[in-house]
Amino acid sequence: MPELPEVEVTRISFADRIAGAQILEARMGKPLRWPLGCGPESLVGRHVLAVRRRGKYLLLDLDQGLLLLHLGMSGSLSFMLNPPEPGKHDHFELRTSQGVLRLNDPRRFGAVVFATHEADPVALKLLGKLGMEPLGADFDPKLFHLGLSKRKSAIKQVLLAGDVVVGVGNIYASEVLFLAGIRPATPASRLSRPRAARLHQAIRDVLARAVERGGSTLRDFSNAQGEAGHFQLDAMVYARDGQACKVCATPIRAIRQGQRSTFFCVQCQKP
DNA sequence: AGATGTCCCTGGAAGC
DNA sequence: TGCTTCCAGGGACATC
Repeated sequence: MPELPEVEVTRISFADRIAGAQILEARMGKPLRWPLGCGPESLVGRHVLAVRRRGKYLLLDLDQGLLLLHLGMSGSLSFMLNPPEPGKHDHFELRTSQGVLRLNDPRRFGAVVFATHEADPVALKLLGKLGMEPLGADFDPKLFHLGLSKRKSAIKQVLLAGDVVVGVGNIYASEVLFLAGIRPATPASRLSRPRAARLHQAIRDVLARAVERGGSTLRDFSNAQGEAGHFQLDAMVYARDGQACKVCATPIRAIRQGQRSTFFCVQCQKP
């Protein structure tokens, strides 16, 4: 579910409401991807200062340490005053003085990890190799092109890897490459400066617009207040294999790249 | 070091 | 209806 826009929309939907809250109780359900790294009870009494985002991670700054939170493939957060009883897929919960933060994650690819500070080895392992923030000031076309020039693998896989630019997931990768007119299998290093600049712009435009509209990709998504997004990405290519391209009517093609599906138009996208 | 394949887990849809 | 198979928005890790 969550690519960068959904994570950012989730952050915005509860950051102000949880800021300043004191943790009254912490509980875990089934194990998530990684262990929390501390006893849940040791979180009790601490205050949540702020909620930031890095790539697809949410960072809950505490007055002592921080929590790294990842939604994986199927995770979603809710922050409610009076939540219902925890369900079978609610695997992490913080009861605070200002509401209950709860992670629901059926597939349990998500994670909540405690780190003493951002330079903690635990945090560095997860955040250390992340690429540029696509909506940040450091994401500039020249640096982007430089990053791509060093990579021989397919541009789609370089986007997904997240070490050049973060936040572009499997759906947006196909969409963004369509908008930029670039075939997904093109080696990243073969992209000219102008084509890299086009891709840079497509990434910015699509992600920024999705955040503005409150997220929502192709399936269910709701923010921490339970509100659906209004972006309703009208996919040009994703999951449209066999259907006519909305621009040129050529049938959209599907391929597998690194065990993930990719969709593109042979006519509109050039190698 | 970079590229590639494997695996973690549950559930829904499609096929038989 | 019920069983099996495949697929899903992520990413760390092992291997070459």
